[in-house]
Amino acid sequence: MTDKKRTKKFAEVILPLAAEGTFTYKIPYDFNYVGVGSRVLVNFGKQKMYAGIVRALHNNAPGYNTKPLSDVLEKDPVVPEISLKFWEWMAEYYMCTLGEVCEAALPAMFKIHSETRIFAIEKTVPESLDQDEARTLLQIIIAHQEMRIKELLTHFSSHKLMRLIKTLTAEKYIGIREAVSEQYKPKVTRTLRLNYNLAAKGNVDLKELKRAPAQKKVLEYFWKAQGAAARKAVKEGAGVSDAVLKSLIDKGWLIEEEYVVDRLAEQVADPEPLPQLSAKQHEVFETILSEWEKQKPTLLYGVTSSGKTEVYFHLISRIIQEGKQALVLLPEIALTGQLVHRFRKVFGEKVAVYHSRIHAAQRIEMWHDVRKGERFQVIIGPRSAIFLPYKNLGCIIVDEEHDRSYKQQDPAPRYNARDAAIVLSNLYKANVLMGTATPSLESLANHKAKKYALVKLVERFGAFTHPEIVIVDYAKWWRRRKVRAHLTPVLLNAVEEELGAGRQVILFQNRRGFSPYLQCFDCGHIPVCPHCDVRLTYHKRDNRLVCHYCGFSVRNAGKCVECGNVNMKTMGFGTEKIEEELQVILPDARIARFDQDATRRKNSHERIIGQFDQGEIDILVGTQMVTKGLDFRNVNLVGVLNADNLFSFPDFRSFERSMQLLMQVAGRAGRHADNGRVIIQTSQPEHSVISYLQEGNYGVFAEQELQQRYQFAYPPFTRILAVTLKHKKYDVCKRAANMLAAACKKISGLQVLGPQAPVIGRIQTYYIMELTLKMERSAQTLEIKSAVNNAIAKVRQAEGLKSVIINPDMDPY
DNA sequence: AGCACGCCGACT
DNA sequence: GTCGGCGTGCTC
Repeated sequence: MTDKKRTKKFAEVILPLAAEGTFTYKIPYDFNYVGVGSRVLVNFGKQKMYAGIVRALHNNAPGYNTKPLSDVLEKDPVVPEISLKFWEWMAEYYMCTLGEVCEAALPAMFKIHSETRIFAIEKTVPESLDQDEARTLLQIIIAHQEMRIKELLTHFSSHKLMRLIKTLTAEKYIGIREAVSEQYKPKVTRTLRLNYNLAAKGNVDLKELKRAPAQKKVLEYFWKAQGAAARKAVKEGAGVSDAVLKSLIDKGWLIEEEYVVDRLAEQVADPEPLPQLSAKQHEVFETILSEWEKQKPTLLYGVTSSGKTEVYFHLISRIIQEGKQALVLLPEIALTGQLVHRFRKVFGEKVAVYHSRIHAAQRIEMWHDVRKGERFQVIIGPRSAIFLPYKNLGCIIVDEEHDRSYKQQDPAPRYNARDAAIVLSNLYKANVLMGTATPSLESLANHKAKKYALVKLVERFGAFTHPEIVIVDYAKWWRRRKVRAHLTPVLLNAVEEELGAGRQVILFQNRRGFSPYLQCFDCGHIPVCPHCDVRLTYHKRDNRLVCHYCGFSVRNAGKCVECGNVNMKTMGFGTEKIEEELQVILPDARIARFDQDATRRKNSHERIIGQFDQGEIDILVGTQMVTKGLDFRNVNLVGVLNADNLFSFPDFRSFERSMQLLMQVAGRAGRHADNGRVIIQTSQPEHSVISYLQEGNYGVFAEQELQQRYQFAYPPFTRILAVTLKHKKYDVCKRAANMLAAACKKISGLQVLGPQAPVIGRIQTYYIMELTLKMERSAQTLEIKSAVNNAIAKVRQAEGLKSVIINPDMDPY
């Protein structure tokens, strides 16, 4: 379709913007390679250039003038038609624009857009120019030759700048051009080799080189070691400068060649053979295959350490033997972990890891490689890996299917990669396996509805047994004043016991609501963010108060801004404080922190894990991060400092989440021994989540929880569409929310809850209101959604409400 | 998204 | 008066 002469006159182009719909461009007569999925350069608006994706070609002239496509950026389409269908589904289901999906799907380097650049026409400032500011501006532009508007904004306000630029262009002192920002360049290496016709050892008259000792050195370098060498190596090896090489190249004695370097080539050790499956694993493997035969998405319910990974390996191996690709979705944090290494070991160079830390240019190379389907057959990535242009996808494995990080919160598309995987698999006729030790209630319900098959892998692999779970009544010890550094004597004794036995300990503290803040001891004032309705978090290390919602930060002056007294006290406890206090009680222990602050720097994540693994750390104090994909042999004890704030969160999913989280935490204990222990401190020891946890029976918990959800008409028995409204003025926000609520109440099959302000009512100077819309599972969701869209459009058109930001979020998580 | 245009309050 | 902020509409 793309290789023949132009047969269609118009192209529908998707631009990576929030703008609704596609834009029609005419195809110039001499463009040969435009196809559906081609990346094209177009002029958009007055002068901007954008790269967009062709969604369709046709001959129907629209009723307005069309601009021509400016360029086709690759000979082959970069987005396969299946992906375009997938984008369309996503835009419709998650109620966003195709442009927003495009923005999320394409790697950054594909999304070029032009920048306005200003250049000087004359080399000097003419005398006739009498306006001071205009002279200054022209001076600056002349000094830099060419500048971006952005760079000039440091000297002038935008309004003034625009005016000055207008004057200077009118007088023809400066010119304006649109420069397309730098495109993807393949990495090249330059090599040199000797031209043997001119410079072979016997051919060269050494007398000629008397006055060129450096050139002689280069020749000797090549005479000694035959063949071609990297330019850099020659320079260093012969100890000469670029000038010397250049003169040899100019003379023709050396030949320079450029090679495109493969950025993705990685040194991979010889693949290890597939691990043997146990009898139980093999049985599970066979069952999954037979479910896959029937095209059924399959839920693999396997407790921690039951050996799900080995089953994945065998399934993937089967898929790639058929010449197909396998996609493995992992929660964000697990991607830095040990699991990826295991895949690399087994599948070697067939593995591609689509990680957020890989270089932008590497992403482009990976994109093209996956599209051609030649090299990579096992693609491992976070939720965004779902957008790669698979050539022939055979299966999708969603590990830790219940994990929240599969759902994108902001910006649109607010998609759930686990659910989208099912749709994607249908488009490719591929199979899906979702693995977890703590299935989401959604997936369990889908199994009950016979949409998913369920396969259980229950016995722990090898010698593992379930850890002992000890519940400690935190409040009781608190009343007796026996709590030290947030550790009850029970936990403290256990920690000391473990350390005495030469073992390591993990302590878990949920972050939410427990970050440290300051409070004035005299007047009770608490410093809050000027832009958000939250307390500022106190970072002791750099003595600053930081807002975790908008990034605002101030130095801690140590003085109360209300009463002026110097009596600020630290309240709440974050991991930093725990680490500090623990150090006082256990002065000899080597304690480290594992949370977002401690691992923000590149590689510090791996470094801390490495140190812990090597036994250089005794106690690891961490947040959620310690629960994911870590496997340490020397840990028998895991302590949960405060489980209360997990399940007392106001959200219908909070029990499910706490249960999943606590089970994950428990899974870290005694993975390599039979005496693992989990100590959970809580002020509500009789809480239902705690008792289910103690029984260690997730299935019974899930059953109970499902009944609750049914009774109160929550997902998975209904679908939720959450709508967030934001505005800088509270009443405007409120008015828009009320209007939308009223409009939604008229839609049949829709139950409206709210509007209400969320727990944090203002973020980044925007007031927030939320509407929760519930639909029956059986309802005509497409019709309802389009009715909601109409209602939203009406609010957006209403006088005074046009600047309200309205974001629908389907299936919020 | 980015940008131009136009309205409106607030100051040299 | 006009500067600069903000709301609004439009882009093929």
